This record gives sequence, structure tokens and C-alpha cells, in this order.
Amino acid sequence: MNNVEVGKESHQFRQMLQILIRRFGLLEKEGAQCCGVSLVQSHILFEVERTKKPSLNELSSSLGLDNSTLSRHIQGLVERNLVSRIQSPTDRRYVTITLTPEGEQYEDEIAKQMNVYIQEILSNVPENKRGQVLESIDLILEAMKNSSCC
Amino acid sequence: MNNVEVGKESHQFRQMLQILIRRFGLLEKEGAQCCGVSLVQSHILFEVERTKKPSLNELSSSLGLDNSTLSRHIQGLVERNLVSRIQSPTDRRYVTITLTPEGEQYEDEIAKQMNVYIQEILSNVPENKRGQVLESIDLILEAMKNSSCC
DNA sequence: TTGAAATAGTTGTATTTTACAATTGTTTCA
DNA sequence: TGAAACAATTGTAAAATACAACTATTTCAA
Repeated sequence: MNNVEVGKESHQFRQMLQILIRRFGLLEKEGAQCCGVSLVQSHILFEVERTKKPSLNELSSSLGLDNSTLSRHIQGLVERNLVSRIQSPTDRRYVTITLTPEGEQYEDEIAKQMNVYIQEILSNVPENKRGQVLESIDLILEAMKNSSCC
Repeated sequence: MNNVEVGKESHQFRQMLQILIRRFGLLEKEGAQCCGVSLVQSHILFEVERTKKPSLNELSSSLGLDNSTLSRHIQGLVERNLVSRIQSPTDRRYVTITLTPEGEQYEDEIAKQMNVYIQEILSNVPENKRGQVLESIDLILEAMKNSSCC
């Protein structure tokens, strides 16, 4: 494959991804706000659930936020009793962040809300293409992991 | 396909999309800031280029921002001479927004920057899967267009 | 062993982003 | 023709964010 072809593909790829991301981002925003949290808070809850017991540092870098910004978000979520912040016993500089049962319930609610949208979207993908679509997103993720840039 | 299967797929789909979106969002942010604009500004420029001569209303709703917020962003971009804001002659309530030559140049730069990242990512997708990946993103977009939810 | 450097997290502060409400100018239509 | 609808801007307050300074803890090398 030569450069011109890759260039064309890149353009198409960026354009599609960017549109997809904006549209999905809007959906997420709506889904989160239906459940009474902001988009960022919903990302935090999601990420806490996904990566078990992350530290504040891990969270902030995986979300692309400053430490201080995240610290305040966590403070807010602790006050709302959605996450707990526990000092690590082995290294007391760290805190580990977990979902409270209430936080898990929240995550479920948001997931349920998103589920409605996603089922709607998936039902509009031709049935014989659904497997390919899922596999492809996985391939992109994998490729990103193996890339030096991200 | 029954509900349980769709549910499983939804979960996987949301998880993958959400991760993909966060990672790509970080890339975009970096790409934009390399070129001296914020992520939101870069989205605005992209959208202005994509949809020719949008009105302020169209832009704000497609970007999911309040009218007033967008109006101020546009003001900033006008001051930086990246977009122009022209009152529509047929209906003077509207303004149409276009890229200036300088704005187009900016868009090209950002695109070039993103291109570097995207080529890197695509090169890590197995060559025999690249077509499928591109087709799949297109399928998702198409499905979103045909969905009532977004 | 100990104290300087490194690290994780929090808090102070200023800036930026954002939304909602009120306002202005224009068009539509009953 | 004038009230309602509409697009955009401006006033204002709230929320999100980053950077810098600070505290508490750990590491490691002299």
C-alpha cells in the first residue's frame, strides 16, 4: 500500500471517526444527564468500574484530566456517596477509588439508558454485518494500543 | 436475534466505543493544541468545513453546544481571522459561517497532524482487515443516521 | 541511617467554558 | 399590521479546568 492510498484512507477515517465520536458523545451526554450526572462524572464512574480500584493518578491520566480537577470531581462523587476513596495500606500516598453499591447502581442505570440507544443503533446495522462491526472496533482499539502515538 | 444477545452486544459495543472515543478524543486534543487551537475550536473548524456555510444555529446543535456559547467561540475565531460571519441576504436573521483562507490552512494543518496519528493506527490494523474496519465505521454512522435516537 | 529527591494527592487561585435568561433585530402569518 | 416566532448576541452566574504551591509519605543513595 502506498502513501497516497493511506492518506486517502486517513482522511476518510478521521472524518468518520470524528462524526461518530461527536454523535456518540451527544448520546452519552444525554444518557448521563438523564441519570443526574454530568458527562465527565459518567466517564469517571465508567472508568472506575472498568479498571478495578484505580488510583487518582491512574484515573486522571486515563481520562486526560489534571490531577487537581479529578480530585475535585472525586470529592463531589464521594459527597454524593457514589464512590469511596480509601487510602492504600501498603503505600499511604495512594488512594484507591471504588464504586459504592449506590455508585454501581448508578452505573447500571446509565448503562441501561445507553443500552436503549445502542440497541436502536445496532438494529439498524444489517444483521449479517454486526459481527464485523464489533470485530472492527476491537481491531481499532487493539491497533491504538500497539501504536506509539496513543 | 433475541434480547439477551443484543444486550450482551450492547454492553461490549458501548464499552469499546467509549474507550475508543476517549482515546481518540485525547489524540484530537493533542493534535488541535499542537496547531494552537482548542479541541472545541478544532471541532468547529472541522464542522464548518464539512457542512458548507452552516448557520450559527445549525452549528450549535450539531456540536451540542448552546447558541450563546457557540456565538462567543465564533467571535473568537472571527477575531483570529479563521472564519467569517456573513449575514444572509435572503433572511437577515441568519448568519452563515465560512472558513477564511487562513482558516482552511489551519484545518489542513490539523488534518495533517491527525493524519500522522491515524496512519500510525491504521498501520497496526492487519492489512487484510483495513477495508472491513473502514466499512464498519461507515456502517455505524449509517445506522446512527437511520436511528430515531440520534 | 538519614535527609534530599521523588511521588500522590489536595488546596489556592485565576482562567476558561458553559448555560440560562434577557435583549435586539428580523421575518412570518393570521 | 401587529403579535408570535425565530436567529443571534449580550449579561450574568455557575461549573470545569489547569497551574502552582503545599502536605504527607516513600525511596534511595551518600
